[in-house]
Amino acid sequence: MTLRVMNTLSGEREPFEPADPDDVLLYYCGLTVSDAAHLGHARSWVHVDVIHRWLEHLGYGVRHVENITDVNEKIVARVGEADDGATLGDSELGVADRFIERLLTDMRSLNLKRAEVYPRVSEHVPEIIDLIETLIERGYAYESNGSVYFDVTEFPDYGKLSNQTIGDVETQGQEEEREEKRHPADFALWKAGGVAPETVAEHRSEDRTYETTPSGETWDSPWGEGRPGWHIECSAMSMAHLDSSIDIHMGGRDLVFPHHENEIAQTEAATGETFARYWLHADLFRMADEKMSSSLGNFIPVSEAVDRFGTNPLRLFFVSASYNSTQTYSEDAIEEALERWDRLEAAYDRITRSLDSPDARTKVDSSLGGAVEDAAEAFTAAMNDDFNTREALAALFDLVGAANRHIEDRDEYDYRGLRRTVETLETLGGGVLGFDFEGESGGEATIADELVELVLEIRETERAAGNYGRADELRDDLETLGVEVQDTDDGPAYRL
RNA sequence: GCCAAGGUGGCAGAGUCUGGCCUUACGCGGUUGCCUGCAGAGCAACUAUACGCCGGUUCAAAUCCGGCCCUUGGCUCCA
Repeated sequence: MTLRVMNTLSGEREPFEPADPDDVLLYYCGLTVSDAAHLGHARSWVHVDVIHRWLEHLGYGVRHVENITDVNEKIVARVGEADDGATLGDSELGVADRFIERLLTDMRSLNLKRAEVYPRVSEHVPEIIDLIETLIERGYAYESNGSVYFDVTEFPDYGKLSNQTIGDVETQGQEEEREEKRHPADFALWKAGGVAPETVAEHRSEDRTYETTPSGETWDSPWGEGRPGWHIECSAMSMAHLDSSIDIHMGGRDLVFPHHENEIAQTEAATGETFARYWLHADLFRMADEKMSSSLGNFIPVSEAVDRFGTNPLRLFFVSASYNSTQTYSEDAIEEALERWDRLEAAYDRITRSLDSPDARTKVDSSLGGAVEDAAEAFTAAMNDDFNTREALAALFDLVGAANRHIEDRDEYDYRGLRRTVETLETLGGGVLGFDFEGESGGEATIADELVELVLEIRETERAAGNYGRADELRDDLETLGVEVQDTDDGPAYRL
């Protein structure tokens, strides 16, 4: 069974075949660090993470690069902004540093596999300049007034990703650029001078106070002082850290045009090779009627959501819809994810406990082994079909149902079947979907655990003696302390 | 206006490429029962018989074809 992926370039699901069968080159268009990351970003990250994990599960090595855009007018706009008594940063890169720090914290809190490199634009200006020079030499770009533009009329494939023609694209970039450009659809590779004050002002907020005046970085170039254009960075960094031709290029659907279209033009014009063979786009995350977005200001920061809901339910929420369909935020949808996670986690705990039960036997005939195989097969089929995480998850729930039924119906448990159930949950649910079944309280037993167990022992004695009033008091007291007690066939269980 | 994605039961969300075995997908919610000293969890049953609208093709359509309506995204910074 082979993996098939939906390629934006062809508009079809295609068999996935990396150029090097051992190593997948994966580039993901990361964030512009002008604000805190929000749930829309988190959804994208989790899906890229699951894709990364699935490729590794299939046996591929994955070289995963994720850029950080730290040169941008919106970042400059926040220079000097008051932030908790201090300032957010007194330079463009200072502000960027501040947000990058938060970004990495957010990523860690979502249990994401780390990319190999998180390259920053500000550290790749020489590569960008080299690439622009190549484009000029090859006749695909021209200098005008100290800025450099890509000449779309020289690139016949322009529009192949977004299915447009040059005529469809009315204009790109700022109004005042138009007279510098030969064709209105031409786009900037390099912008002369510093940031324009009016674009900064546009992004400044009246709700915020600023302590210093903004300034953007500029770099020396063959065309004078200036700044790199928005699209060229990804081409340069993808080539620098991966190769001139890569397997997968990913990003949000809102990047298809113009960003990815322009990346293709720049890179393929410069190298003559196919830039990326598979373009995968994560669909957008919406708040009721419109997409969640930094610019619309309708977002929930990642850190807040992780605090409120926890990493596992949040990840479960995201994989409950496939990456290439839109997902809408609502309290009810989050509530459902919390409930589903509870079911999954409770089942995991129950199965793990049953393995230690004296009722677990090595020689018990049951259908559980078959259920494990069915689940693994269904999971694999779902993931191989363009990473259908919702169906993959359904396979795990089927398995959990089978295991619950088994424990429910039997006096003797199928030790091997249960063992394999746990392994499957850990491999597919943990390893691939990125759940952490051990939870925050996992690890060594603490003094708190020992004390809880001591109380539970006392409670068992009371129950055995028929002193239910006393037993219920103990349970209530523990509840007040935040310990949830459940009696099971295999003795009392608790969660902190 | 141009380009793209989508409209599925109370909610959420697969299935559409590769028509049928396509279904109570997996769940959430609701009702009832079993289990339990009680509670919780679990199990069982029931609940929704839905595929935007109108035509067409076919023995058979959520799935293919045509038309229409509506929503969303991109065309300006965006995951």
